[in-house]
Amino acid sequence: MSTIKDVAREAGVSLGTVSNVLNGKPNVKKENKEKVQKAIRKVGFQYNMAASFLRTKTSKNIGLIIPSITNPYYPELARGVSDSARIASLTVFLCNDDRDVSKEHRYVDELLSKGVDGIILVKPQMNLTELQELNRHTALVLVDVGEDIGTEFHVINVCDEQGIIQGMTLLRQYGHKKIAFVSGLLESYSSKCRVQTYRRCLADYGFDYRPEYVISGNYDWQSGYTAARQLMQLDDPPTAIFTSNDLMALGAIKSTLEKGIRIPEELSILGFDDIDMSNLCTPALTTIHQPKYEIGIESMNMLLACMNGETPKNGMKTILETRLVFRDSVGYA
Amino acid sequence: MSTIKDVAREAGVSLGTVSNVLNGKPNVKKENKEKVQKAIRKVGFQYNMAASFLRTKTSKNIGLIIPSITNPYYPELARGVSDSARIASLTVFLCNDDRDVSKEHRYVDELLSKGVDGIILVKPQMNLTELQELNRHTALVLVDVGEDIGTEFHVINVCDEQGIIQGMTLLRQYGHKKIAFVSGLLESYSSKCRVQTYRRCLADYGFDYRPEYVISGNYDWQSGYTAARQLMQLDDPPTAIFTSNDLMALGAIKSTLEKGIRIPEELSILGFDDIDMSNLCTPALTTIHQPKYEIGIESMNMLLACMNGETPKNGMKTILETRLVFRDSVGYA
DNA sequence: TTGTACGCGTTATCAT
DNA sequence: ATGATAACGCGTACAA
Repeated sequence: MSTIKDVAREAGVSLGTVSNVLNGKPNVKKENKEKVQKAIRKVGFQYNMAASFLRTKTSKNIGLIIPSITNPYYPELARGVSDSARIASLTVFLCNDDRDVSKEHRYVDELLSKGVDGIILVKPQMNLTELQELNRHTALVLVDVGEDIGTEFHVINVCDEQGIIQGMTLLRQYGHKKIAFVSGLLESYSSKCRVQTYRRCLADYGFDYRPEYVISGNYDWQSGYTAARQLMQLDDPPTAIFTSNDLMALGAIKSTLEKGIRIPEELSILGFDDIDMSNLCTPALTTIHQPKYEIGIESMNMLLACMNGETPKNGMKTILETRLVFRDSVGYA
Repeated sequence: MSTIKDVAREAGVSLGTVSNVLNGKPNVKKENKEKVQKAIRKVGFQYNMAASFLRTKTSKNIGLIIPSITNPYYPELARGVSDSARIASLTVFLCNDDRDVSKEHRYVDELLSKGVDGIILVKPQMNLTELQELNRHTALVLVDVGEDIGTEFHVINVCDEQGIIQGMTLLRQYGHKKIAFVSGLLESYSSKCRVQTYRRCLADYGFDYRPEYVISGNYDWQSGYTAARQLMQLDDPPTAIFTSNDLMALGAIKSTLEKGIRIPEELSILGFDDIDMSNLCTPALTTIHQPKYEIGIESMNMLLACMNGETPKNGMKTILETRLVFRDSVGYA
């Protein structure tokens, strides 16, 4: 592989000049510029980013750490950051941490040693001090993290509260009073937030809170499947099931359909997330849309701002809106 | 950020010694090793991979280029390479090229300049000479590429032919003679292969080939949706629809269900790929399983072999098997 | 076993 | 506008 040295020799100019044309600096004679470009093609020059990094301290790489790309929620988000990164000529490292703190740490160290210009960390598992430490070392954007996070961080959240309220409002409008809720893993901030808001709505509406109507799932469709089964075996089963994500809603649909229960005539099911498949299944899932792609875009854009130090030292926080998507799985009680 | 120089000073040893402990070389006195490790923690040392790359020419990074992570086929594959990369302490760049040659080129150049140790290129769009050129410059594994590719390449394919035969055999066993086929984008190698095998099976079974039974889709569920609609409006509609991927099959199910056609009683639908959702929909989709995760694993492993030069200069090629997954969308004609 | 000097490819700073 | 040269942080000979 040839270097700018070879190019310089071939073109009969100095190293500095070659570097200048490579970086599009204006102060290069047209003639020399052409000579250099010709030489580049001739010697088969390949730019070496690592060498550049040594001087400039910027790698044009960023890290994206997510639970798992296999979770249907994340491909869209990843695509958002990827597209936005592309525009900024950044390349992205994909890291799946499986919500495992040690994997998360390992990836962070790795990314740091690879000199990324910034990190987008989704659903961080590490503790506050560690996050602060990390925030000092690199540009950092946190996605889907507790409301109580300090203002020193740049964060992107979705308004879970709003989403749940939208869902509960709909169910009440359709005459449902017996509303069950299938939550996600309670370790996660947004999961907890969703259940809490569910309970608050119940109270606001003057509906009874029934412990047997709240089941904690783990985001897999299987857990929605068994949760629905369990709920429908109750002496006084709910008329609507609100699940904390779409996958569990689809599982719930599957299990109730198998039991011969008709949706939405006999049971309403409401999801959360609006993953692609929700529109494809039969009946199409009524759900709360999360702007996953936009979350990706916004995260990357915020990271860019953070990298440019545009936001001094006080954090930024943007909260994206949810939206009800009415399809076929919710009907009158 | 501190360097090994700082560590050396703090520990009171030489640069070389620090380097040796960092790289786990055996020839370091235990006492010094401990001193160094303590110093590393004390000065907050952060290893600089770029500097290392300059000497060693290995970055511990690889590039994965796929059409789009948003296509439900790819997250599993990506997860496979990611998991396998993790074991080898490699980090992966995620690149979506949208089956666009220019994007593909841009990513390849970018990856090369970033000094990746290898590239996994799925569904390459560039021409043979370009691939050969690339193959000379870096470790390269091609995934899902034409049978006629030269032996100088390392390739991983799935046996599309086998898959189609498995599907057609099943449909024949269930008494279907009027079998429609919805293909994918005909630019892709495997798409073409699938249609051709479909036609060959028809001939082998002595069934009529009817042009109106073959519709070309584009892998979206929408194209499966309209294709099925179109097919069922024929004067003599098929009794089974075989689609070239699951997404289109799910679209087909959706549209026929909406028309009140029962599956599988009145119409059988058979998919290809076995994406996650196939099992979740109602009726669950009978389909041809592709080992997507394993493809990812194998690609990465082959790339490792290629990086180590284990396979001299003659290419390697492994073809993974498909498997019929019988669920609820295929019944007797 | 440990220390030293040099090279890796690029950019920044000067001086011209 | 251009050229020469010193950094950047690490690995690796080779010498001690």
